[in-house]
Amino acid sequence: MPRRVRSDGERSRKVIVDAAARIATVEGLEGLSIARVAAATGMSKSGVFGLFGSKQELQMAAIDEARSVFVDQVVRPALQASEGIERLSALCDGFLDYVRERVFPGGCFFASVAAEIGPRPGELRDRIREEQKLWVGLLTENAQRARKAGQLPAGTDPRQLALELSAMLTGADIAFLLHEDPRIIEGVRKAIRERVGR
Amino acid sequence: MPRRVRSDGERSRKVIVDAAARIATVEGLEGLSIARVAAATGMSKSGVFGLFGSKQELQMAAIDEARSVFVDQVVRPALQASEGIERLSALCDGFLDYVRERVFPGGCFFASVAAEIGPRPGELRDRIREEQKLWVGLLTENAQRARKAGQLPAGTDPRQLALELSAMLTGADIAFLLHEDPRIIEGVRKAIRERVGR
DNA sequence: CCTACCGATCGGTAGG
DNA sequence: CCTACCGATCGGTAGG
Repeated sequence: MPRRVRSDGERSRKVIVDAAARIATVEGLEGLSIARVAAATGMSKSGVFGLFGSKQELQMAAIDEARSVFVDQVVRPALQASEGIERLSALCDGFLDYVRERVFPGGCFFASVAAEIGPRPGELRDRIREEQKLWVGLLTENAQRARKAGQLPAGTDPRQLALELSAMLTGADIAFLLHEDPRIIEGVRKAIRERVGR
Repeated sequence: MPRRVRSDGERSRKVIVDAAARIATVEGLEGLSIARVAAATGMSKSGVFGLFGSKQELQMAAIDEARSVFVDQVVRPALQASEGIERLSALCDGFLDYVRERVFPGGCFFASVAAEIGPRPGELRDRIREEQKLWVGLLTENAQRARKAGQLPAGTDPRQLALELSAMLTGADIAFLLHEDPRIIEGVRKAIRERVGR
């Protein structure tokens, strides 16, 4: 039985990026040290290092992994709902569930990392900016369709609504982690439900 | 002319905690290293260490300083407005100004530190929790008075409103720092103005 | 307040 | 993928 090319390396890589994304939500992207990831996965430091080539590449790989988890947990399920107000609601509810269920131990990966890296220019920040824009763009797009379909209160600005929802969701994540109180999640869920008028 | 007791130490302490609070908003409370504070203030590492006795004491002193700045910049000015809806608005506007004007280089000290330390149990988190509760309590109190005075839409729950406002303000801070776009601050300001109905 | 130092941990390299 | 190591930086200590 022939050994498949790069099979072991790919398996190790998957284990590592999974651990890295989880660690980053608690310790931050800066605290995502190669040694910590090595300890969490039972590999040697240089084994981890060798698979990525630099700390920054490991950080970028953790972002890739987190994006994939976010799409699976929040975006894809909402695509079942029809475009417009229903999908907009499903995206917000999905986000709140993903935070509350602790898909990552430190809450939303992107909220956590945005707060850390926001004031620090560099390639990591540029990357997080782009991910955040995609998310707000998805909310905006569905708010626009909802407005055109007459599903929102008259005079609602879709971009403004998306900004508001995005800010409230990020704020909910941070407050929930700090206080460990699910009533914060449910309170924000209720606020959003009333805001989008359903 | 007699040398005043502890005068020099007090002056050094003030310079250090000021630098420490600023550094923490960019590098985090964990990244608030004694060496970094020493470099920023021109002191030796052990000089800084000696004045506080441990890294955690330095972190706690930075929190004290940030609290004092927050009260001066956000809370005290709002006390000029009368209790209820006016003060509630003034607190939110003051918060957004304090973020936008970069009183701290990394935005709101408490938002930044809450996001970092939220998932890490310990004395620092307990302290940040208490500060956050005081802030939400201040918002709640004014929302309650506003409701009793009939200044809010019927059926508004004051605690719910305070939670919403607090989440939106934290979210605005983080998004503003990430994108460096003041339209985010102004968009959230507008959303809040409409939410409190004035 | 300083210099000089400690052991631990960091990112990264050498060599296999 | 590993062991063994490098220089830099960390929190903290000794001694003054």
